[in-house]
Order: sequence, then C-alpha cells, then structure tokens
Amino acid sequence: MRHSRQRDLILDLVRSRALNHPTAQDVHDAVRDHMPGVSLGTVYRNLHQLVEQGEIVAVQAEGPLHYDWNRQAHHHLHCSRCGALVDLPLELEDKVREKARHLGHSADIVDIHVRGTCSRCLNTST
Amino acid sequence: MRHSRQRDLILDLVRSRALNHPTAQDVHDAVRDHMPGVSLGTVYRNLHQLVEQGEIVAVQAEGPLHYDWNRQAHHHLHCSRCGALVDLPLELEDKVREKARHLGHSADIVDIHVRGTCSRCLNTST
DNA sequence: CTAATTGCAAACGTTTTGCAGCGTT
DNA sequence: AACGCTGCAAAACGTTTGCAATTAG
Repeated sequence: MRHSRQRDLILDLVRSRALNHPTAQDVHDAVRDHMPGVSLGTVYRNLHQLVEQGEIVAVQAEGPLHYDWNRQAHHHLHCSRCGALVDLPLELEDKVREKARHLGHSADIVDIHVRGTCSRCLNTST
Repeated sequence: MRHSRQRDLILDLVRSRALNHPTAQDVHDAVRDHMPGVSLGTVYRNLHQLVEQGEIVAVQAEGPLHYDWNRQAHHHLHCSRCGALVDLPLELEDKVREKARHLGHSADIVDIHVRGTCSRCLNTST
C-alpha cells in the first residue's frame, strides 16, 4: 500500500475528535473542506482499505455504514432521539464467546448493538 | 389491515421450517413456487408490514436484511464458512440493559451479532 | 362502495467498479 | 519505469415508491 494525500487525510479525519462515527458521506464532506477535488469513490475505496488494514473499524447500524477510529469498540448505542452512535464499553465479549462455545459454535467477532436513548438526550429533555 | 392471499402466504413461508432466516429475495423465490405472479415489491411491502405488526422480526447482518419468525430471537451467529444465520439464545439482554443504564443511557432493543463458525461447519470439516 | 393491496416500472440511497491518466516510489 | 492511486461516470445492489387496476370487507 502506497501513500496518498487523500488516504492520509481520510485516516486523520476518522481519527479526529471532530467526526463522531462518520459515514462515508460525512467523511467526504469533511475531506472536501481540505481537498475540494476528492471524489466520493476515493473515499469509499480508502475507507474500505483502511478497514482491511485494521486501521479503523466499520460499524453497522440501520442505513449507511459508520466508521470508528477505535478498533476495540464493537458495541454501540444507536439513539432513537438524535440518531447518534455512542460507544458502549460493555465487556461482555467473553461471556458471549463462552456461551457460543457451549452451543458448539466458534465466535470471532462479537458485536452488540443497542437501540435506545443516549444519556445526552435523556438529560436535555427533562 | 386487510387479508390478501399474498401476505398470508408470505407469513406462512417465513414461519415455515423450510426457510431459514430468509432474505426478501429468498421469500420471493419461495412465494413464486406457489403463486407465480407475485412481484418483489409486494414481498418487500408485506415483509415490512409484518415487521411493523410485530408478526415477524427483521435481522441485520452484512448484505440484505433477513427475516425471522421468532420474535424473541435478536441474537445471531453469522457463519463465515457457510453464510448461515443461526439463532443464539444468549440471555444477556438484562446485563446489557443494566450496563447501559449505568452509563446513563436507556436501552430498548438489544441485538447481539456474532461472526464466527457455526457448529455444523465445525463438525463437517473435521 | 371504498379503501387496502397488487403488479409494474421507475427511482432511490449506498456502495462498487471500469477506465484512462496521474502520483509515488 | 512500474504500479498504485485518482477522478469520473456508469453500474450494481437492496429497497422504496407512484400509479392505475384489482380485490377484500
């Protein structure tokens, strides 16, 4: 894998605090602020590549994929009120893996997805 | 909600043992064996409706949505070898909900998704 | 009768891909 | 020089939708 200004920028942006679990579209928008010519195709290509290299992680919710700089974070709360994706440090992977093994399966990736309301929304509404 | 031959058939098929976590496409193929004229759009419309009525459940994996007659089953193992979706009775929802509450969130739906190898594949390979 | 449901086909949102040329090594 | 990467545009994919005709209550 060679270097490219585009990919470096994309990785920086996904890793930045500014973007919270961005979609490819979000990344594209942010990228264009710094390098106007970058195409959406390039963003998709590079996000995919960075996931393959293990530099970032793809997170599935309803709708488009989201990307996460945190390679450990596989658990998320998807807020029904504001739509945000919030990291969820659950530490239940071992329990899931163990139960899966008991059922005769072998577990590689454990991914817990919660639909609900995030703390921010719960607080601002009351 | 009125009755229609098409919807009744679709519900029967999703509930049948013959189809295992079928996608809309799978359901369409099966439907056409009994009623050749049914359109894919009708299958999508009815699956969506049946989910809204709580008759069946939609399951997200990579790729297209899958449908499950089992309204409780929110946990699945997605086999990397054969691609099958296998129900996973984990009974960890309460633990997840509790942890989410500790973090200040409120959890509605808990959905655990495991990537791995199913027991069937583990046994047939050895 | 009326309103839900259908088949069809077109459109949608997201993602992938083929290609000729450009950039990095 | 070699080959990976780019922008562009077209296509793939899963899904939804508008419409006029049909069907169930």
